[in-house]
Amino acid sequence: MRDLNDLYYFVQVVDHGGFAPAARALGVPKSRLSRRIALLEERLGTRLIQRSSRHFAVTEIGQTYYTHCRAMLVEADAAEEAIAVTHSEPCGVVRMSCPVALLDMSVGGMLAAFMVQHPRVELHVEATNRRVDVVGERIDIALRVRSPPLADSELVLRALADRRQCLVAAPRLIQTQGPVRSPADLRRLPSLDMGVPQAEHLWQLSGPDGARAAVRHQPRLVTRSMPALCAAAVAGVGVVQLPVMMIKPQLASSELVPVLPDWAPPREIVHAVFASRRGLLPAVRALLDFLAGRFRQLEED
Amino acid sequence: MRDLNDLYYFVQVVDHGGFAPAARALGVPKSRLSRRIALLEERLGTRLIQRSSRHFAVTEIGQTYYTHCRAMLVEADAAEEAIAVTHSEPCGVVRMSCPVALLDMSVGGMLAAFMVQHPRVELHVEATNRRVDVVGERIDIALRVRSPPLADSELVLRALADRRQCLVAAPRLIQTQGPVRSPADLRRLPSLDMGVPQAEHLWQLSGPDGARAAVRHQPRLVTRSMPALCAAAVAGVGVVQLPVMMIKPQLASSELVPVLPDWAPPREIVHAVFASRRGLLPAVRALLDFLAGRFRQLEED
DNA sequence: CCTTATCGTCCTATATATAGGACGATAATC
DNA sequence: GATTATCGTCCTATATATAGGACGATAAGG
Repeated sequence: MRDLNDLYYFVQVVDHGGFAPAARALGVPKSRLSRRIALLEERLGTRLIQRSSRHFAVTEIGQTYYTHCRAMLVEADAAEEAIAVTHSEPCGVVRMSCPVALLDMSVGGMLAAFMVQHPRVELHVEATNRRVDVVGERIDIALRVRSPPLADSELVLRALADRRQCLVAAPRLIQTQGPVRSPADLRRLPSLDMGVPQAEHLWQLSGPDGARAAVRHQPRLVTRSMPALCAAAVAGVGVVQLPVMMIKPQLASSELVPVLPDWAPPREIVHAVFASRRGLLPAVRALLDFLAGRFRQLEED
Repeated sequence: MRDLNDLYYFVQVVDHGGFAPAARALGVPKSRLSRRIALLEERLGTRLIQRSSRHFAVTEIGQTYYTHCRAMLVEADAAEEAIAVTHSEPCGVVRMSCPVALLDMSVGGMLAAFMVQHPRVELHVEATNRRVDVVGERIDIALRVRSPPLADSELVLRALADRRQCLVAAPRLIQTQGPVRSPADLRRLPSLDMGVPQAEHLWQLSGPDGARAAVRHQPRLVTRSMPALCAAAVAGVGVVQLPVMMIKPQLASSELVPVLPDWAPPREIVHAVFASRRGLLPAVRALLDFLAGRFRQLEED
């Protein structure tokens, strides 16, 4: 099989007018150049360079061959240039997916801020709650929210946020229905749930000293829309389990209050999934770093 | 240093849609392709192909890189094609040099016959008696005539003819001047010489039992023109030393007769000189073979 | 004209690329 | 759902390319 590096050596030797000058310029031993060119000529069955001690001349056919080899190197350089450009500053298209609610509530704003910072990056964002196939669908980053333990995978994960959740309700609902002192008391209260209607709705709670409770409930409202759930809870329709970071304002203004603060639903981890750490485009890497920074900031507030 | 073969492997892997199919098509182990592409991506700092078990997708930047690499291979193929064409049939320009007399008397006709046989070959023939610099002047073939031993050289030699020479004169000159029985008797006769006027003209003769004789003479005619010398000898102007092959017709018709047949001038070897056996163009090789055949034929006649 | 410096080629101990196959992952097949 | 076939990656004994330097040739310099 031909060795394309020989064509490169040939061009260099011709350009420098000899093996010795070319070897010095390239920082390679002249014996390598001599050997590679001799093998090239043997493979081609043609003398490309007529040479002896102190004499050096490119043959006519060698000149023709040189012209094509030069053109080949121009293309090889262009290929590398195309790569080098993408390393200089984040640019190009990043394809990502994000759960709908996460996108609507916090990530949407983060992406807007990122794009202001990097004018040459384009984002293609799919709002979806399904588990996308990162490799098959050529997704650069998939944001996911899952409870631990996270499923093992060939893919690389980068945790962005560890989301606490809690049960909340409007103060007047608690006042009307009486105090809630244990998970069993929750059964007296109307409920709301995130997701799709199921045969059975459960709240899995962890209490003091490792205690566990599973509270079956029949939600009056089931939806994936977090704003709708939030509004219904504030209106006193029922108790709902929501991520703390999503309802900080309502907790701050006491529109919503914690119910059974000592019994907590499981945490959820927001994380980014991508195919490999190797060969990440600058735009993808920059976005990952940006999201990590913003989620960290969110947790500190 | 980059390895241009990696670009070739990359194109093959993309064209075949995977390492395994590409390996089968190329007849190389898939481990090599896997390794080479991984190293290429590491050097470029970019993922060109997104892949896992059973999934294979070229990244956007990989597609751009692929386009340039394809173009590079097109040029590399064109370079090889340019060489391959020259191997298919003898064609192109052959540059050669030939001593004037040799060209005029026999080689000129041979070259004409050769060009009839090979319509696509062009010959650039320099008629010269000087010792040309084969490498420096980019001469493909230099025909030379020299007495042995031939000077050692880096160049390659191919003997074409071993030329005998002899002293001849017109019969009536011998009859008028009396018989010539020894080299000393030659001093009584007028002489002719090939070459340029010199301070001293000598005939170096080898006789029976290894005897040697050096006969000093004062030629009435000195020229490089072999036809002129031949005509003057036939007219009885004097004795001349000429190559036997050049005056066969005149010997056959007894226009000229040998003088002192037992005492012979040195032989001369007609030979071709060229830079190297390696990488000879088909046209050059064909011409050498043709001349060798014609000179052999000349000697058999 | 003699000496020196540099050329291209060749040889061999050493460095590096490679082939072959094992391995885990996963789609295809039964 | 279990089994089989094939994917891409990784490891290591082996094959091959290479670096360093010797050598003969020859132009340059003294």
